Amino acid sequence: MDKTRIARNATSPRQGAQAIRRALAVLRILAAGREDGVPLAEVIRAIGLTRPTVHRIIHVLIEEGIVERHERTGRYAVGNQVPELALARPRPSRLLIAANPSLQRASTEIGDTLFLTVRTGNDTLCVDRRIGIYPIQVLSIEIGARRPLGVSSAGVAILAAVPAQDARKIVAANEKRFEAYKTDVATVLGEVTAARRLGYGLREIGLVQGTKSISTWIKTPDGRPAAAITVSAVRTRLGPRREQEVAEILLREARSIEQAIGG
Amino acid sequence: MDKTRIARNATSPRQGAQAIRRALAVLRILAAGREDGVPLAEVIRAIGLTRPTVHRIIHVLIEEGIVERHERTGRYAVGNQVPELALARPRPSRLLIAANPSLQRASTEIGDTLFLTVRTGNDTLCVDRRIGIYPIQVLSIEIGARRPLGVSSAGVAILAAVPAQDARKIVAANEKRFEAYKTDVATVLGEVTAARRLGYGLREIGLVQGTKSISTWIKTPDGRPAAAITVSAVRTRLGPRREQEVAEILLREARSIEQAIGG
DNA sequence: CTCGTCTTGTCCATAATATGGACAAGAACG
DNA sequence: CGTTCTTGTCCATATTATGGACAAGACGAG
Repeated sequence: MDKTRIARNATSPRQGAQAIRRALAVLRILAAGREDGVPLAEVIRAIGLTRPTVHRIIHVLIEEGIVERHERTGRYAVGNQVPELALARPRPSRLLIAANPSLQRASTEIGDTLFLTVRTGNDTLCVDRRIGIYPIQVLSIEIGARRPLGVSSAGVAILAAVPAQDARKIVAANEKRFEAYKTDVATVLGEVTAARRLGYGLREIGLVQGTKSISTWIKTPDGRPAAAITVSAVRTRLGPRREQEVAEILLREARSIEQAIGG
Repeated sequence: MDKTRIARNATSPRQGAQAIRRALAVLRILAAGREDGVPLAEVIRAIGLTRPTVHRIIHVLIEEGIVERHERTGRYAVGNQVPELALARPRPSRLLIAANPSLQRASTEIGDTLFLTVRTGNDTLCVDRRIGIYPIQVLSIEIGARRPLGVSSAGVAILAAVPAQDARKIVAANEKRFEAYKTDVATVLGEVTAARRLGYGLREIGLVQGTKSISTWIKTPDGRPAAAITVSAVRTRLGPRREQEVAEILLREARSIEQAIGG
């Protein structure tokens, strides 16, 4: 019985909740600041709203216990009521359970640091990490680390698995945030295209000096990429030959995880 | 109709974010439903708003990934983006770390099931559980269980440690929700008064048939109760003599935890 | 010290938003 | 095939959230 319907799928069509959406956008920005949080000015920059609006939203969230302010620094961070609400869900998540054996296998096989990263909105979020046996490990990325889709090899891999048009939209939406990571729309789109051709995501110049990362994407049964597995190592550990080996292991385990969440 | 003269210091005074507050209130109600979630009608009942408003809020939260709808049942539950946001915080929390040795000690000493419960708004939330060695254990309450302050012995204990006036306000605010737990304002206030006299919270008739619970409160350095430790056991295991013993252990450990979070 | 340049916080007229009464439609039951 | 549940939608309008302008505090330089 639907007649003339305005595009329901493109962007969020539901009216009458601007404030709620804005509050959540603020919260996601604060989440990217992890424990240390984010100063107000930076939130304003990232979200593109006016100072009074952002200020009011944050302070209401503080009153509600959703946001905390650090006494020392004045920065705003995710409050302790958020994990309290999270307790309503079963832990660990299905993905974590499904990925566990694969991460175990790949970690012992490869020996370098492994990450499991999910897509959440326009961000990547590291949800699991395995440290390998090789004495030099890249540990810069911790569980909970959140970055704009596109700046990490995991983000590039996930974008490569998204329909090209959607990928472009996501990258465009993250444009403002790329500056902080010293990249830009064109670079990211180039990397995404390369990853699509290669079959896996690659970052020759990692977020940390002298490291290199390889990521493969994991799709849900409906064909949308939900996550990525990544190996990070010092660059010399990942020459062309070993890159090939590692990529094959990651591809194998990505398929294995897809099986586990699909069946 | 300008009767906006509500106490400015007691409850949240900040204006201009009604929708955000409402959305969070909805989310807390959904959190009480844990994995199974809550039907829309029940949310409406619990929150006292109109159907269109609640409906709109929930569906916006779904679009944002904060709420999920279960395909089968049609119930609404906390979505997977909530734990994702929670990853921004250090885990486990300071309280959990501080309480750990006490729970360990008390658990081996007592042998019955132990709970650590925090206050969050007008709710109690179970955040840790230890199973004892005695063969019959009360396992009905799981980590993440959320109930109105006042219906569990932990809630009674926390209310007993709050200034009487505040306790009355909280209980009044929870009035509508008490029905579902077969209690009422008068009963709860009576139990709170009794707990204040005794020095610990007590529930002769537990939420589960034939069980009994004892709870002691834990205050933060600024004197406000933040949590409670509870022992639950089949009633026959907690006669007057043993009640005394158990209460003493719980009181001792409550003080110990207060030390740990205070220093 | 005074100015400049950061930052965060507040006021309030008003435009825009969120509200809820009324209605619709589907499901389960007898 | 009505009754009574449930969830979902519309839209005029009054309540709400908005943001321009201003304030105030912190810090450093001259």
